[in-house]
Amino acid sequence: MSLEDRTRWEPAEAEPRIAERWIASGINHPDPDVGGEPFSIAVPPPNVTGALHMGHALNGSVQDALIRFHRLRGRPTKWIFGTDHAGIATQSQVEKALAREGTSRQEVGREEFVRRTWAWREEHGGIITGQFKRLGCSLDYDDERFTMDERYARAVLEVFVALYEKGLIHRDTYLVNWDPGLGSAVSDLEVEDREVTDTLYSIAYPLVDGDGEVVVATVRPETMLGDVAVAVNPHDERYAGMVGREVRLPLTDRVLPIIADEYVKTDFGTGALKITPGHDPNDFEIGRRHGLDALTAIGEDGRMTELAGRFAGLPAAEAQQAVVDALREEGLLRAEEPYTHVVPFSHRSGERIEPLISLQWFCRMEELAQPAIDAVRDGRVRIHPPSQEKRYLDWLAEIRPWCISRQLWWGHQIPVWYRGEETYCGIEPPEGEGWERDPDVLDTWFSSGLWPFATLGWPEATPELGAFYPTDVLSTARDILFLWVARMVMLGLEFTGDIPFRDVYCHSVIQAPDGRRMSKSLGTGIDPLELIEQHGADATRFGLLAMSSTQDVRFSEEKIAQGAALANKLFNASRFVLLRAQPVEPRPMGGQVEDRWILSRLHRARAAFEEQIAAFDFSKAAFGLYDFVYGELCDWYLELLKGREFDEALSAHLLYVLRETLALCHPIIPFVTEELWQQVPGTHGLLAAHTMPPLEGAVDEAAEREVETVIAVVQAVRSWRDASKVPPGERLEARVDGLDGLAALVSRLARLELVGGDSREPVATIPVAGLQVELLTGVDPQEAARKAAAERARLESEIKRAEGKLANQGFVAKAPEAVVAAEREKLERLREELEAL
RNA sequence: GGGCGGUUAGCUCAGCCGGUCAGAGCGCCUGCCUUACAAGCAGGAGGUCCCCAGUUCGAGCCUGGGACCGCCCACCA
Repeated sequence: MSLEDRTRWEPAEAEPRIAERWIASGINHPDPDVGGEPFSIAVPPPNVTGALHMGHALNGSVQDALIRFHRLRGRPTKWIFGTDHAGIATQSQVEKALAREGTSRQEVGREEFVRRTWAWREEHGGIITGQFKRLGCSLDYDDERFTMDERYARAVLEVFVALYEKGLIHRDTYLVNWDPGLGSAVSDLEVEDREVTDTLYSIAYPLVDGDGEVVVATVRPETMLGDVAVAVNPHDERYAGMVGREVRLPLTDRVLPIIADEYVKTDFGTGALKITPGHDPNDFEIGRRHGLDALTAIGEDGRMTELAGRFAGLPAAEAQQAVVDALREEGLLRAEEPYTHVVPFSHRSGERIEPLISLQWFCRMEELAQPAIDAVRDGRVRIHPPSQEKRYLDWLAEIRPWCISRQLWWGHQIPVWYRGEETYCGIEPPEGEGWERDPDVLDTWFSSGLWPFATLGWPEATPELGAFYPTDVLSTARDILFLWVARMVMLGLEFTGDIPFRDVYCHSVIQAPDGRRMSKSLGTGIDPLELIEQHGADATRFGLLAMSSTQDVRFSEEKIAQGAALANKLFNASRFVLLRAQPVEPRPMGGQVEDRWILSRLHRARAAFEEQIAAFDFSKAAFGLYDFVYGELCDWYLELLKGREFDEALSAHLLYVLRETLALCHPIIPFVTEELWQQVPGTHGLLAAHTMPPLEGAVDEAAEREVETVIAVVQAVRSWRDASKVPPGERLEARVDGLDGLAALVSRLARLELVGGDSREPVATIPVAGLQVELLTGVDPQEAARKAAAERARLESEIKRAEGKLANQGFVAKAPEAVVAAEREKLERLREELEAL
């Protein structure tokens, strides 16, 4: 497998082999006592039974770039690894499996169901671990956490108990978002609005005392059985005098008061609103304001309750039809019209949310939110990009109670027991007989809110916690900024007294190439593993980072291909160097101008890369590497030095530049750089474990100017040849004054035979970079004349523009002097060039 | 209903404080197997910077208005 025989970088063969070496080497598992300035990241824990999707792949690329970047700079790095039990998602997977077996969770019972879920996790968990390894992620696989592990679970209960004892957690009946598909309450954040077209029914409620009626409108007529009042706006003249009177609730023998509330809009519908606190969030609020009961007409099972009288037991949808029919029969149905509006759907099950009154656990958030607001306001936690910071602050400023109980079986069961009127909250079960534990479990985000510190052993003061907390960066898609990030900040501050991370980086969401969301159900998903398979992990990482931005981006496979091209380019450039250089210790000792130039450019590339990583600008960082490797190292430096003897000085210099280039690129394309690193004489061990010393030498502006001149001249001659139909290979005699030491380089790359002291008239002149390239032979005079005429026209028009600008008194008077001077110089130069023609 | 962002080459995107800012990659055209790479090299063509006003000596860049496209928050029956 010598380098001679491999003209292409084959990631499929090399990458898995390299990944294994990294893992075996132990670099991913740092010693907390090693000292130094640790750098840590807690990975957003994927669902334990999940698989790598595009978001994971991008986020993994981001975090791994950061981890490797800082490890290369000598910091002990820990990338905390683990998975989330993902209550709802996992439970529904197992429920589906049970359904396939023809059974159900209710049938097997809770204990067996939980056992089955653990077994499911054994069987299907860990897939994503292997996928992260394949992507090259330097996660601490030896120290894997799971949110349901015994230690972690204990931390969760400890937090619950502490918040309970502090009075922040309480139990209350409340109107919650009931997900009928799940049979559980879900939080506001797990609900999405969808537009649907319903029928809006107008129903007459007859007045009790005499003639007349009040007409109300609703899309949910069946909920009228839970009505407790009719509300009108106090300023609505149509209903003046109505307030305080009563109506009869049709289909029942109940009587409802007419109340006044500012909430009711006078310009919408009939201006009268039926109040159903048990099934509508606004009505719930109004009901509380007026001291009205919240009646439940629809139960958690989706069927009508006893309150519904003759409709009791009917599923809500059927009841709706029955109620409408009954109303029509009684002549109380005043109108039916189609009505399009947005209604909440469960993000989880996709079913329409049924607002229901139920007994749930809530966490009061204001006291937790304030410190989390302060932490961002005063810059202890920085959110990138800043637009997300605004979202975060706005959300926290208007935070509402968090419903933390879920009617699931898979999760952390709430540590509260009841016995008659008694309630006990504690980590350990209460003493004595007859206690019954609350059946609900905690919202998954409650446990993942502890992720950055519970993973490190909190509440125990472990060495890991001391060394790696607070973590440095939290990288995530912005869709879980509230769901997860804000809660980590709140809980971190509350329980550790410190922020959980210093920087929050919100990466792009990658959309399908057509701009739609990437999703399995839409069929728009792209499997990152297929990309890795096809182009390599390096290419995939590069491409994803190159695509990323501060906003959503469309997926483009070209960027992945560009990454593959870069890996291949680096591989071949390295072959070129390694197959020619003498095996000497790499060090900068090249004496030619191009040697100083490339080292200078490397300095700049490295400085720019460091700035871009610090600014979380991964796209620029990736393209910066590409431009350096392609545009400078390969296109020019390696070409400029061809023809030179690979003596010790050049060998050492080349190897130095190569070695440092590999180290520079490693955070983004770790595999190919690791593989090549092994071939560079004088390197020891893994590049992944290497500490980069400061770069030797310095920016050399003189060398940069000289090589810029060479490049400009060569490009001008090539371009001229192309336009003049002079074959690129044909050697032309030419005269260029002022090239001095650069003559040899220009001569070779531009294929010119440079002659001095020759007084022949040039057949063509190419002005470039303040020099004149005068061609003496090989030119068709007519072509040359045409070319010159075109060039003259171009120069004349530019001169005209510059003259016009300078003739403008306003410009000369008001523009900064430097700008005016630059314009004058430019004009001068253009005139000279024209003169030379 | 509120908030945020976007609109630049055929495609995907860069363009900091207004003055070399009209760019990159891919695609396309032309020519090259130049002793690392044809998944390569060299050269080139392509744009009314969404529209309309305005500020300015000067506007993709700033201001106002408009159009279109996203996203987030908000539960008017």
